Amino acid sequence: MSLLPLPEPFDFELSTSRFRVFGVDLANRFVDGVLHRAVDGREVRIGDATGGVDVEPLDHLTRPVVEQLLGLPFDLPAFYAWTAGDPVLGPIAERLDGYRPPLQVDPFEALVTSITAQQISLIAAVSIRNAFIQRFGEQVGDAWAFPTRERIARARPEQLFEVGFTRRKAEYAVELARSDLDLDALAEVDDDEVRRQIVAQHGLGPWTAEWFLARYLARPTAWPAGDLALRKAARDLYGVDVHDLGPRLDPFQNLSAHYLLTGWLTKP
DNA sequence: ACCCAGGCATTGG
DNA sequence: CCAATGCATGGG
Repeated sequence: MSLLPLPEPFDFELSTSRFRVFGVDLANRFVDGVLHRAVDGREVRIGDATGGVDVEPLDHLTRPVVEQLLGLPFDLPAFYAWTAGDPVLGPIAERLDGYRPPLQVDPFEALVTSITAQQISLIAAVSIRNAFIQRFGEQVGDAWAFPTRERIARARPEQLFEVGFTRRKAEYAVELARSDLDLDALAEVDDDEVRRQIVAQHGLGPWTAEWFLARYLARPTAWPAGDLALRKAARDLYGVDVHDLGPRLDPFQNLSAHYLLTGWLTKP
């Protein structure tokens, strides 16, 4: 047992629910309450434990990945102090106490996952993503390593179409893999520069750029105003347009978006 | 058999 | 500058 301590509060079930609610996710696979994920060719298993999580194996390679997967970069106490004064987010934050939104671990995976999720339901998107993973990824224990950029650069768009991508999306993913965009460099530049570089790519628009800022880079004020579910949540919970709500949630737009979406999805 | 679902590019006014 | 259109899959 290798305990990775996590700051309280932390709710394992809640924080990992995203990996289950839209169907089986082969890249973040749950087996008997334990999350399985491929990290650099090895399988990592993450289970609930008192005072943190049980991580096997736990070393300098797996630790940062797990910290990202479990949303550690987010400052929950500061967020909760701020939501306490909000009539909508206050009660939601209390109900979702200990919810750390999972962060994406790899930039190429984040972008291709967004491409698969454009326009269609997340359940349909996960189904296509799983077929893609099985076709181009590697099985590692109970989990699957997401297809690498190098592998997709060698693929033909027609092969992605065969696993359920639209012909357009198949082009976008292969084009992205073959592009000269330096994905690691995006972590070093400011939000607007990230938006500019992502939107410049064929098939990647404002929605994809904003979720990349929010779910991969954990930028605090990322606000995916174009997101259909977030628009409905804003309208339903606040009675306002999502574009008017954004500034009101500054500087916690990112966490607010996650809490509004999860709060709305699991509305009692 | 429809219609919609956590977009985006393309085309045509 | 804005409106209309096509897209693959899964669930209602």
